[in-house]
Amino acid sequence: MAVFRSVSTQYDFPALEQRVLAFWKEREIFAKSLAPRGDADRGTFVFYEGPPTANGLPHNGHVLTRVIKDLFPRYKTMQGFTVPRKAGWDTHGLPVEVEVEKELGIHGGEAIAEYGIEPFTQRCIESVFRYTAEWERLTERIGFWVDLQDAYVTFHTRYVESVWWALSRLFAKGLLYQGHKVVWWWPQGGTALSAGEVGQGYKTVTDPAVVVRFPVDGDDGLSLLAWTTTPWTLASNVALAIGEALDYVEVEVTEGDEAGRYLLADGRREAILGDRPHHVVRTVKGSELIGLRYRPPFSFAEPDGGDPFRVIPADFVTLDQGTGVVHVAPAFGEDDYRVGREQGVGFLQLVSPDGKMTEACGEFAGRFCKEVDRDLIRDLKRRGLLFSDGQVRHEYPFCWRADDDPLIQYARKSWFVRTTEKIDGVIANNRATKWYPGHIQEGRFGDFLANNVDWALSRERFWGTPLNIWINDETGAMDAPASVDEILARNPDAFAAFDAAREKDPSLSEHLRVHKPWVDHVTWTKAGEPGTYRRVPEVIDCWFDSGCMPFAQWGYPHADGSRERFEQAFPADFISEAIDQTRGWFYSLLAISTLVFDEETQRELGLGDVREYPHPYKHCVVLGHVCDRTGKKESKSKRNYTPPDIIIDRVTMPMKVVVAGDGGPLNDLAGTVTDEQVGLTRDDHEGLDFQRRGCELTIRKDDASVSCLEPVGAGKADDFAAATDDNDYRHSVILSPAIAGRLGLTTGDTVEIEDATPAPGADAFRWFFYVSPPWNNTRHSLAGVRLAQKETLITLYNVYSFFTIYANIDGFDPAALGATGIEAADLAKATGFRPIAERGELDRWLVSELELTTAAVTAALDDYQVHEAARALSAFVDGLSNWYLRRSRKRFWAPGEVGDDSASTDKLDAYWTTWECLVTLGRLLAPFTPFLADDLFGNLAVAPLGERVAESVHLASWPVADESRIDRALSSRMAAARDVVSLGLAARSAHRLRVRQPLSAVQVCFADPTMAESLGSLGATVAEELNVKAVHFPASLDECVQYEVRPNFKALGPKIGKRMPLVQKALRAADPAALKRELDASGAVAVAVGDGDPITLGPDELEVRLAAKDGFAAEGGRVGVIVLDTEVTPELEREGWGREVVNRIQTMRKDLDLAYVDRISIAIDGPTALTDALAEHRDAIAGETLAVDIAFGPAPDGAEAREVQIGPHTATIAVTRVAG
RNA sequence: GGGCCGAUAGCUCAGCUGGUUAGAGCACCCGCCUGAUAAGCGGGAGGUCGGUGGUUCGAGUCCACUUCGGCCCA
Repeated sequence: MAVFRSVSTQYDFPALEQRVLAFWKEREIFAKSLAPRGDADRGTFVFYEGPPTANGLPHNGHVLTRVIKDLFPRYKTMQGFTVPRKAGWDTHGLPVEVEVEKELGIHGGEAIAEYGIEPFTQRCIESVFRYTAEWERLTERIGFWVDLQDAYVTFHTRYVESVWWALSRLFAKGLLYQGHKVVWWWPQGGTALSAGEVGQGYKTVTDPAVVVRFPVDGDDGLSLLAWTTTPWTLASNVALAIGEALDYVEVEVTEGDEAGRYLLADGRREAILGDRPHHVVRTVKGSELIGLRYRPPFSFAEPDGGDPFRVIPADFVTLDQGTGVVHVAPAFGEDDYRVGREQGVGFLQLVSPDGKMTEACGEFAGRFCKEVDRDLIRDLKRRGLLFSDGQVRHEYPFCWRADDDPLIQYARKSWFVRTTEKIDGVIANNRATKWYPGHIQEGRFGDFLANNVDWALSRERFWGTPLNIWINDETGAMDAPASVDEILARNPDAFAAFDAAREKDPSLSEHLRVHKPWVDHVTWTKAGEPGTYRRVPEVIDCWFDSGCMPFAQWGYPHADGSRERFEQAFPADFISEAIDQTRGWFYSLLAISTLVFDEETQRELGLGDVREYPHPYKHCVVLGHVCDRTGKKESKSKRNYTPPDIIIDRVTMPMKVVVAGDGGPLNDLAGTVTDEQVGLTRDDHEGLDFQRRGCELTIRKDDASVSCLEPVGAGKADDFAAATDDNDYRHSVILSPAIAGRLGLTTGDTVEIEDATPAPGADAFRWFFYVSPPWNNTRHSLAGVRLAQKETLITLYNVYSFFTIYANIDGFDPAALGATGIEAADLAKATGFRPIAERGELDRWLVSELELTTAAVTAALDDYQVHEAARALSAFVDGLSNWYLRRSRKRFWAPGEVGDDSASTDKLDAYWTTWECLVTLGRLLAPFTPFLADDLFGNLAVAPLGERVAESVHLASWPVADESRIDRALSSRMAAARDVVSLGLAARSAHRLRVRQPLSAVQVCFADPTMAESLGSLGATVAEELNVKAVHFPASLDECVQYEVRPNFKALGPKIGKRMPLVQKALRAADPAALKRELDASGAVAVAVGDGDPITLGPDELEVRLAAKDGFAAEGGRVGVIVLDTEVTPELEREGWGREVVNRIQTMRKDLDLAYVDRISIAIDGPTALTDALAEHRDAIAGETLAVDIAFGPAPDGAEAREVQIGPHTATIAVTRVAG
C-alpha cells in the first residue's frame, strides 16, 4: 500500500481545488482556524472587511481585493493569532434605488412617491441580495475565508442604531449642521443626480449667451458687464465676481445703442466689444474693483442675510470666456455658493424645486425656469440692461432617463458633518497610519484631507439610513436619539405605524422599522414644551454607513456583548481595498473614527486603554485596478471583460456560428475548415489563449458536443463585425458543414466553445496577483495567469509528483521511520534522518535556502510586501526543481529500498531533505495558494503522520527560520559553482563542443581568489555538469585572462567624494596585473592622486574584474574566468560515442513507449572502430538504459532497429524489450 | 482646471536609501540536456530607462519643466 496518494501529472487544478473545498467544508477547517490556539495563542489580529455592494456581479478586481484580504489573515492565523473575519454587505444607497427604478421603469423622487415609498423600499430590500449567491460562490471558490453566515448588513436595525449612535454623538458635539449643497437637480423628477448619472446625460445644445449691464451705484452711466448662459438665474443674482490679479478696463463705447461706459476684463475687451467704436478710459487691477456696488437686473425679492450686490473676488474667474466679471447666483452654482458663503453676500433662490419661477417673480411666476429665458432677455432689453444677445453651442447635462429634461444646478438644504473643524485630528490620524504604497499618505489621500470641505451627509432619497434628527415643529428645537429604545423612551407608541403595517403584512422585514417611510411616522412631544418633534426627511450618505463598520458591525454600543467585541477589535491591524476607496471607505472610516472617538469620548465610553492614533486602521493596502491586457479598465460595455469563471473553472466562451461554405456573405472571410478543425476570428478573444500550440477545443450545444478540434485562424474580427453589422460576430467560430450538422447548428446560432486544457484555477489566479506589486494596475489575461502558474506552481507540482512516485516505489514512509511530527525535534530520532550538518552539500544547500526563504517570506509579509514574498518562494521552487532535484535524480534511482533497509544513507538523505522541504514549503505557500498547499500537506504530512500533525496546513504553524541551518557561505559557493557551470557551457556553446563530448579539464580562475579553496567538493558538481574529467584552480591564468582593477564606487564614494575621478584615472593608468599581484600579496594598494598624498585602497574598496583573452575556449563573468581544455583525445572521443549511443537508445525507449522499469536487450551493428569503443563503455551504457544485454552484431528478428550516426560512424541499433 | 500614479528589451514586468556592464520571464534564433517536468539548461539578438534641462565625483533612481497614458476630483 502506497504511503502517498500518487500525484498525476495530468494537471487539473480546478478539480484539485474542488476536492480541497469539499475537505474544508466537511472538516470545518475555517471554523477550526478561528479557535484560539492554546499555548501558541498570540492574541487577536484585527481585520476589517469592507462591505461590497452585492448589487452587481463580482469581477476580476474583486478577485484581487479578496485574495489580498485573504492572504494576511491566513498568515497571521498560522502564526498563532486569532483572526475573526466578519463579512459584511453594503446595502443602502443610490445604486440600489436606481436598480429598482430600472425594474419599475420609473425615475425620480416624484415617480417613486407616486409608486409608493412603502413598496419601493421593500423592492430595495429584495434587490440588495440579488447577486449575493454569486458573490458567495466566488468568495468561496477563490478561497477567501470570511464568515458569511454572520455577516453584518448595513440596513439591519442593529447596524442602523449604531450609525444613529455615532450621528447622535456628532450632534451632541455640535458637529452636525444644516446648510445648502448645490447639486445637479432634475426638476421634473424632483431628484438630485449622482456625478455618474450626470456624466451619462451630456448633450450638445444651443443656449442663449447674453452680456448684461449691471449699473454701478453712484456713477451714472457706468456698468459692469457680465456674461451668462442661464439668464433665468439673473433674477437670483446677489454678487459679481472678478479675478483680483486680472487687469480690468473702463471703456467708453461712443456710438450705437450700447453707448455708455463699461467695466470688463482687458483680456476680454475685443471678444465682447467686437468692432464697436470705443476707447479705454482707465485700467485697473481687479482688486481695486472689490466692494463696488451695483443695481441687480431684477428685484423680485431681497436676498437672505449677507451684504449683497457688490463686487467680490473669486478664484474661478478666467479669461477663457465671458467678460471677466462673473454673475454670482449662489442658489444655482457650486462655485457661486461657495464664494457667496465666503464673502457673505446672502442667498436668493427664485426657482422652486419643480423648476418653476417662484410666486415672487411677478409676470414670470409659475413658468419653467429655462422657458422664461427669452422673456427675461426681452425684458432686460426693454429696460436697456442688455448689452448683447447671442447663442452658444455647448455640452449641457440632461437627465439620462428623460433626455429632454435639462438638469440645473440647484442649492438644496442639506446636512453636513463639520469635518473641517476636526481636520487637524484627521490629518494627524492619517499620518500615523501605515499606507501601502506610501505615497497615498501624503499624496492622493493627504492632498484630499488638506483640501477638506465639510461632509455633505444627507441625501434626499428613500433607501438609506434615516437621518436621526427630529425637529420640534413649533420651537425648532432638535433632538437626536441614538437608538430605538431611546425613541421609545420618548414615546412608547412611536412605532405604532410600523407595527400596524407589520400586522397587516407579517412578511414585512422587521428592519424596515428604522427605515422610510415608517420611521417618518415616529413623533413625540416633550412635557412642558409646545410642538411635536418630527423627523427631517433625509437619509444619509451610505459612505457614512460603511465608515461606521468598526463598531456598527457589532451593534456597538447597544447590542449585548458589543462592548467587549468592539474593545477587542479596535483598531484594525489591516484593511485593504482598491484605490477608488481613498475618498470613499478609507476616508469615511478615518473621519468618523477621529470625530467620534476622540480621547475624551474614549474615556467617557470606558474603553480599556485609550487608543492613540492611528485608528480605526493601522495598515492599509491600497490596490490598483485590474485592467485588460491592453491596460484599459475592464467594463462590460466595452466588451473587454473576462468573467473570473474563465480563470477559475472553465475556459469557455460563447461565439457566433458561421458554417463554412454555406454560401452566406461571410464565406470569403471564413475560409475552409476540415472536420477536425474550427476556425476562429483573428482576435485575441479577451485574452483567451486559443492560439497557443497544441490547443484543442470542444464545441458544445445543449447535451451534444464535438471535441478534439484544432483551432485555426479565419478572417479579422472587425471584418466579420462589419460584414454583418453585428458586433457579436467579432467572436465567430467557423464550423465544417459536417460538424455543424452533427450539432444542429446554422450560421447565426450562438455556441459555447471550451478549451480542452483545464482552467488555471483559483490558486493560479491568486498567485498571478501576488507576484506583482498589488498597488500597481495589473493587466490581466488568461495567458498571463497561465504563465505565472507555469513558472512556479506547475514546477512545484512536478516536484511533488516526482517525489510521490519515487517515495512510493521505495516505500519511504516518514511515520514508519519514526517521525512524530514535522518540526525538527519530531524528526531528529527518525531512522535515517541525519543532522543537516552531516548531509551532503547539495542537501545542506537546499535546507539553507529553505531557511533563508522562510525568513525572507516572513519579513516580507510582516511588511505587507506580498510580491517580495511571492518572488522569494518562486526563486526557492526554481532552485528546488531545476538545481536540487535535477542534480539529485540519480540518488532516487539508486538501488535499495527504504522499507527493507537496503537504501543507502545518501538515498535516505535525499528523501528526508526533499520531504521536509516540501512540507515546509507547503506551509509557506498556504496563505498564497491555499488549495495546492493543503493538498500537498495533506498528502505528504497528514497521510503518513495522521493525528500527529494538524489535519490541514491552515491549522499548522507558520515555520520559523532556523538560523543554525543557514549557511550563507555555502549559498555563495553554490552560486559561484552555478556561475562557473554557466561560463563553461557558454564556452562549449561558443566552440561547438557538445556537452555529451567529455573533455579532460577546465581551468577556473576566480575574481575572488579565496573562492578556489572554498569551492571544495562542488568541484565535482562542476565537473559533472560540464562533463569534464577535472577542475583545476590555477593561481594564475595570465596568458588567457586580462584584469581590470577599478574602484568599488559604493564603498569608496562616501570616503573620497570628489577625488573619485582622480583615483579612477590613476587606476586606469596602472598595470592591472601588477595591481592585482600587489593586492593579493599585501592586501592593499597605494595610488598616487594628483599632487596630494597617495591613497591606500584595501580589497573592499577595489573591484577586480577578469575577462577572457581572445583565442582560448574561455569565458569570463563577474565570478571569474574559465578555460576549457578543448583537446579531444581518442579516449575521450570514444567515451563520447558511448554517450551518443545512450542518447539514441533512450530516445528509442521513449518512442517504443517502454515503461521506465522495462529491461531491454540491445544489438548494435557498426564498424569495429565504433563497436570496440562502445565495448569499453558497455557497463555504463547498459546501466543508463536498463539493458540486460548488449550484443554487437546484426539486429535479431523482430527487434526495433534504427540507423544512427555516431560521430563519423553509421550504425544500426536494435532494441528489444525483455519480458519479465 | 486641480491632485495622484505610471512610462525601463517586441510583450509582461523587476530594479531597495543615487554607486558606474540596467535584470527576469515570455516570444524569436542557435545549441545542448533529458525516462519527474504541456519541461529544463546554455548562448544570441533586442534598451540613448518617454523628452529637455539641472543637482552630483557619479542619475533609471533626486529636482524642475515637458509629452503621452491611467485614475480620482472639479
